[in-house]
Amino acid sequence: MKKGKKVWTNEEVAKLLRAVAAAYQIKGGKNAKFKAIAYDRAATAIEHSTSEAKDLWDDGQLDQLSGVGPSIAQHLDELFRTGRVKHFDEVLSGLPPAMFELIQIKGIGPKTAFKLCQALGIRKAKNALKRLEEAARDGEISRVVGFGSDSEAKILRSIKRFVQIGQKKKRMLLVKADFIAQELIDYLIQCPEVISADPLGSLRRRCATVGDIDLALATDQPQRVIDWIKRYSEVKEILRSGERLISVLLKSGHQIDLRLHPPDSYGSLLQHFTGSKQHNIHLRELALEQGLSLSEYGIKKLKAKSEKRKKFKSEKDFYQYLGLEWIPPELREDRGEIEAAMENGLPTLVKLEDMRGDLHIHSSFHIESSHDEGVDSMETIVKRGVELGYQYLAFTEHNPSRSRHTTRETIAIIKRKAHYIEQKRSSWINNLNIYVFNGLEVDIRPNGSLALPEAALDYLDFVIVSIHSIFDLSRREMTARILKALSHPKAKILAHPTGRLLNRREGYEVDWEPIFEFCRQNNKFLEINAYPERLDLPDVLVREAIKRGVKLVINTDSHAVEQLDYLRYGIDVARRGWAEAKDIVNTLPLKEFARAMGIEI
DNA sequence: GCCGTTTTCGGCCCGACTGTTTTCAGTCG
Repeated sequence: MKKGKKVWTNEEVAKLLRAVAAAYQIKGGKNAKFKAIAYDRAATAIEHSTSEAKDLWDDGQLDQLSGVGPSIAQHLDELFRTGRVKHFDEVLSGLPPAMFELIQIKGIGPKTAFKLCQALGIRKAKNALKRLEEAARDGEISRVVGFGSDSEAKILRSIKRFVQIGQKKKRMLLVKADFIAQELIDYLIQCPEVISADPLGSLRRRCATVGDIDLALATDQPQRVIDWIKRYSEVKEILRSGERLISVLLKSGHQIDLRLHPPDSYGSLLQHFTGSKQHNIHLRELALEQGLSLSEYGIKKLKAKSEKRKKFKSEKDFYQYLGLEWIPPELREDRGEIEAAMENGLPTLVKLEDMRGDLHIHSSFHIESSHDEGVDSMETIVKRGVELGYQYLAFTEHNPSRSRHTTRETIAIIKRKAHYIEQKRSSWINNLNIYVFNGLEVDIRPNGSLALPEAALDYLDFVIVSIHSIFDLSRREMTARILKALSHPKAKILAHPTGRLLNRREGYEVDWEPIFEFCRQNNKFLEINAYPERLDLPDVLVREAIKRGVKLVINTDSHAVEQLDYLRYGIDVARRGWAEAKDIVNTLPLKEFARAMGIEI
């Protein structure tokens, strides 16, 4: 195999920075504690970054990451250039490399890891976890000073879990987290002592993927609620259980943390554990300047003699007390929302009720396409669209397979579909008050041309263009490919623009700047694909697009009628990207929408 | 080591839970 330069993923860079942080904690020294915090924060920033740190470095943008300052940036520069960092080597020297493997285990921090490595004689990184596991099995850990049989058992469980998750290593899709949380909430609210139950954390912020599920419960009888939770039939193991907190592992392998508070301070609880961590840290720093100290129980005045805390039933009151507008959970990522809230400058986020139609739907109309056809008839889908309150929708099956049809056959198929819709359209309008557009989702070929004959395009109101194969073009080629496709007069929408599949595939490489610019100038729209595995455009790019005046559409890409309900996941993404109704074209009433699309109806 | 709506110096979020050395350090979120 050719020996190439090592590619540093964000995950690897973060792991290295965490090792340095851990080393500072063990070695101590001047400011070591705060250096450790700084390195930890930098690691988190890089883990959470939507761009690869290496790419940012390539573009000289490393300092854009909040938490990466001049010193760490310089070290990373050395890392990416030479493959190692002299300063890091010095900090890490003298410590057993194995400990940096062990700190990945939940419950084992730097001090514990160091102590274990020393006592058990584990040094090398390789097989460190395996050796720790063996030591635990043999009862060696319980004989180490400071450890007992309980911690030994706990370490064993944590390792087991780490290995299990490590194999999957995936955060669950938002839709799945919704399902698990809802089932549990349905069970919890049957408990007479539960006053309310709400999601927290990334689930409440509606992130595309969710790690652990956190729930908040309002109750005056925490012990009885804890007992109720322990009796939930899906619980496999109680991981920990206190007066206000219980963590359980479900049979499905998912961890749920439940936090209990009395109703009079429930607002503080919701706020505190909705996060994000960065949002809360920023908020606390802000509060500190006002002489206030925030916690999950409320707000304390630092100078006041009394220990009394101001409690908050609702989040609104909490934010108001700090002089801020209430910030929707989707925005709480410390991306400027706190500053905006100070000036009453938060956006009025788009809502599900604002939506007037869905433009990316695959029916079962037999079109002999190269990709999946839908399973439900146009009739069924139209009826559901009416139930959802839509004024319009569009059928956009995939283009007929090019390899299996001649040009003439392809045109015939498209003509057949056009005639079918034409024939039905007036009855749908008159009887159901819904307008049906005749669209198509057309593959963009590698050279940027559309995989549909020009003559067939004439029969369509508009087409959605998208990339379904040949993902590995260079950034420049891919950008040119997309721009060329969008430049066709019938191409109005770029579907699932990055091509990512959550947990399965990264998006392809594209330069967004020219695409944003082209869309803005030529009335082309980027799709927020609401299909739970896509959620594409991603929230960060939604924000960038909007800033540049690009209009978006939110579509489900449904292949079955029940998937029309997935539109809410597209709304989640749009809201996380600060989108208002005016930014989303399919919030427009029918006539204005048609005008925006350049379609005569 | 990072960062700035009174700061380029002087701070750095706050509290619960766990296990053990039983009075608190370590870890987590």
